[in-house]
Amino acid sequence: MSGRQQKRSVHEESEEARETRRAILEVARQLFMEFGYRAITTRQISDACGLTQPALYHYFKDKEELYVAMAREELARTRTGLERITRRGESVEERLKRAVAYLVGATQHDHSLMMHDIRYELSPEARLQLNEEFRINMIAPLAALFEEGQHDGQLRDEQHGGSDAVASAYLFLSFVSYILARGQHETATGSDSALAQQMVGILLHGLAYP
Amino acid sequence: MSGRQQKRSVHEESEEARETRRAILEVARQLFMEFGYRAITTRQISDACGLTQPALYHYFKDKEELYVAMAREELARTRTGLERITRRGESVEERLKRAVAYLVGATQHDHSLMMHDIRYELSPEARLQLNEEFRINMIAPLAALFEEGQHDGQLRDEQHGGSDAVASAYLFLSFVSYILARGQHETATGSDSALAQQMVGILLHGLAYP
DNA sequence: CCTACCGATCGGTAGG
DNA sequence: CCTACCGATCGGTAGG
Repeated sequence: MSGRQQKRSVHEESEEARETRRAILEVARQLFMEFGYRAITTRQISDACGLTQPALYHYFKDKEELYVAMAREELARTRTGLERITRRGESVEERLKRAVAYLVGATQHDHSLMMHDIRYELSPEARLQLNEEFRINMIAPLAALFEEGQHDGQLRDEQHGGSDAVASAYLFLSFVSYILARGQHETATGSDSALAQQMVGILLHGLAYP
Repeated sequence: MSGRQQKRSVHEESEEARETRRAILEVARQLFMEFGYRAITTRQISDACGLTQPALYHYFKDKEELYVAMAREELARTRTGLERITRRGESVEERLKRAVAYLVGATQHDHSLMMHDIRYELSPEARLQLNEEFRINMIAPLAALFEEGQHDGQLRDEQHGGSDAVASAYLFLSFVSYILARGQHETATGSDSALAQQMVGILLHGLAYP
């Protein structure tokens, strides 16, 4: 809650302003999510928007506030996508595969780059806020799915060689990071969905024979 | 003869120079591996060494060359540690648990930060070189272990719900990253070795009941 | 190995 | 008096 939301009298120019703001957020998303916070300058963002760099500061207090606004939108969007999947009436394994495919394909971007930026580039305040949003929007939906699997007796809980639902969600995301990281510098050996199938299979059934 | 310091013999001079070079590499390791390439300035390194910033450029051509030299040493050190573990006469599972504990405890640092720097901060040439060193020093020893497990019939190969040995090694490392990432902003629920046991158990036996 | 600096570029802000 | 910017430049810092 920033005390920055001042008088924005309702007129047609605020319509234009909102459009510009949206354009900035979209460009910031593409650049920050592909190259990271430090590597992208405010000038690169403004150039891509057809604005001067100082004009950005009319819409966002500073570079960090822009990043945080972008990241919050991105996380909220991801939660919508994830919840659409986790609410399906399919098996836990099937929904996990869909979730991998969604995170790899639809979002395109590696959330682990965002996590790096949150941890290493942002202020403690921004870090705290985005860590919470990360838990709410990405971890919680996945953890709910793992918890469902544990209650159904399909998945091991912590006492039976598994891990608690939240830890499972983090592990799941580390698998997704792995897939996306591989895709960057290795020629794909198969389609994303085939890899997603394989990864979820390993996460659920293990690398060893029973 | 003025009080000006006399020219040191080649012998002493290169001895001292090597010591200084070592000190720079050690400081660079501590700082780069904790905070990342971009976040650390050459002045921070020189200050911590008791040198002026331009003096660094007597020992290393530029910031990147210093990072690459440090990273190569770090990777070579890690390989030595890993190979000492993989050559033991224990079960594959036991050696994997030791490897996790070693990577989490002994090295202290998250290799995923190094991977981020390699991918996002370095030049294409340095990236290429360190990616190769990464494969040789970290992936190869682990992949050899997974391959041994597959030949023994303990681990699934690609045709039976597993993954090839190299991919398994990458997956293994993504688990280690996860452990180290958790340790940064969560209170540890148990000791590192207990977590290592749990993680290897999940990787080998899966989250689902057979 | 230091003092004294450079070209450029960074994020951010001035007046109009 | 407001908005949506611009041209110019701020204080600092990057690698060298």
